[in-house]
Amino acid sequence: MISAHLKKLRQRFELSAAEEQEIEGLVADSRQVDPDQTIVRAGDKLDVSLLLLDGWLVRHKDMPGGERQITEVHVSGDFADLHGYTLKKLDHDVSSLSECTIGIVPHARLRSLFERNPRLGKLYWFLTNMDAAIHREQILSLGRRSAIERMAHLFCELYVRLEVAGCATGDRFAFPLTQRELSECLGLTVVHANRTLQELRRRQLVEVGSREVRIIDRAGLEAVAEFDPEYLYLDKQPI
Amino acid sequence: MISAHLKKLRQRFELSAAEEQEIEGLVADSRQVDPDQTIVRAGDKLDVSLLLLDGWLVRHKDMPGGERQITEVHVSGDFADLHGYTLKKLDHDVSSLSECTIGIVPHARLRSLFERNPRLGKLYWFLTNMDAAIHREQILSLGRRSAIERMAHLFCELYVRLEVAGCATGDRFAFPLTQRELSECLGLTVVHANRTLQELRRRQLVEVGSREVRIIDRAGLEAVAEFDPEYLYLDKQPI
DNA sequence: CGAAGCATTGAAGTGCGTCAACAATCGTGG
DNA sequence: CCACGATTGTTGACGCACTTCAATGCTTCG
Repeated sequence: MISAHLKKLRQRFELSAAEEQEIEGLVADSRQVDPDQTIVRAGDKLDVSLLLLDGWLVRHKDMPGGERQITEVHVSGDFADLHGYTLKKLDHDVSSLSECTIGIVPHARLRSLFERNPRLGKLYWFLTNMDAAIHREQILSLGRRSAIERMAHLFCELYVRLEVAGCATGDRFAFPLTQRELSECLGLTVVHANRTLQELRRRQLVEVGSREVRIIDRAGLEAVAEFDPEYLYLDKQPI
Repeated sequence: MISAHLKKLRQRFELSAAEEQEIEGLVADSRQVDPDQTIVRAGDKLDVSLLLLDGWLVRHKDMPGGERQITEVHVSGDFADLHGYTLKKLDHDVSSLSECTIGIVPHARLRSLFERNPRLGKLYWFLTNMDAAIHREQILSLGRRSAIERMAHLFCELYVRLEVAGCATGDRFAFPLTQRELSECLGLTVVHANRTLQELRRRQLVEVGSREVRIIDRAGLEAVAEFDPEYLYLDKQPI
């Protein structure tokens, strides 16, 4: 079940068998979570982080008026709140989109692992910095890209990340987001997200059906999005 | 000259005199940089990070079409690319807005410091996670706030951050951004940034004059922005 | 003093939001 | 297996926040 996480790491780093075992040992416990549950609330004091073993989560910030902005979508293998290891409380909520399996990683275990193996410490620091890079791309999307470019970009990014985690088969991947949630990622209204989705379909770029996405024309989609995966740091890292 | 950085740290952590000296020892060299220089380019291989001792920098991402989105504004005391310590190359450029004094911090020194003092390692990890929190607030701004709310929010944030660094006097602070650069932070056109600025002035909230900002009505400004500094982690951290 | 950048203004256009209704799908219990 | 209410998706009409284009004055600084 931790394999998605290991795949994500192996994409970027050489790991010894011993290190992989250490990493597996981080998970003290695992939990099943129903869809649409808020798992961590902004401000909660934390002494564990959540490794998403299977399913979909989002981090989101809510406005007083009730509007919500999703700051990042998480897929199997992602640490949802590794930054909580240093921040000790979050500035956002974490909620489930689908049924999820979540690995509980006590901060004490992280600390002791990083003491024994500082290389892994730096590796996990890298992961939080990669999340920040994803944030920056999101800032670029929201600040400068049109609705259709943003949406195309999101599908491009998710496809790559899911592929790395071993969760995409051919040109398809499971996709539990409703159009409301999609609009909350993209800074749009539901109505406009719906129309934008139709436009992508009309252009024969993606099909977004019942809980599934099919990329029809990947090159075309990437062209619309001006997608460049550089910010995902997919190549082997020196460290 | 490193005092702004130490102020920023002392706001959040207790530092021993020995630790402060270690931190001062990080800076191998310092450089003066003219305004409007690109100091680091996306993709450059890095083995040093830049500690902004004095002045203003931005990180920005440029689109093929030439539009630019500023992802974060940096003031005295900020590490502009500490995340480069783990990423080894950036997904964005770093450019100067004003004349700057920049401390060069070799990654080798960071590594050796963190080996000797893992607490400081975690502290700097915290700083990069704080930057990510600022990114998330920016995502919320761009996704859900109107032009005037966004602009008000930016001024609120900068005021707090400058105060912490000891760079705000009373209700004023130096402000080298042109309206174009302001618009590039906020995901607006220059024209609309200009009109929004006028609206803030008309409402008697801020005055933005020749290279200086004066906060006229801080409470009013924070109300427009719905500003809550929680995401800046201003209180003392446990670690 | 002149050129180049920066700030400001007006008029017109548009991408996306808002409101409101309806259709399709889903989950649940009877 | 059907009935139902609730959630999700879709559509149309209309409005507005922000953009675009273009012109003009205002600084700043060689």
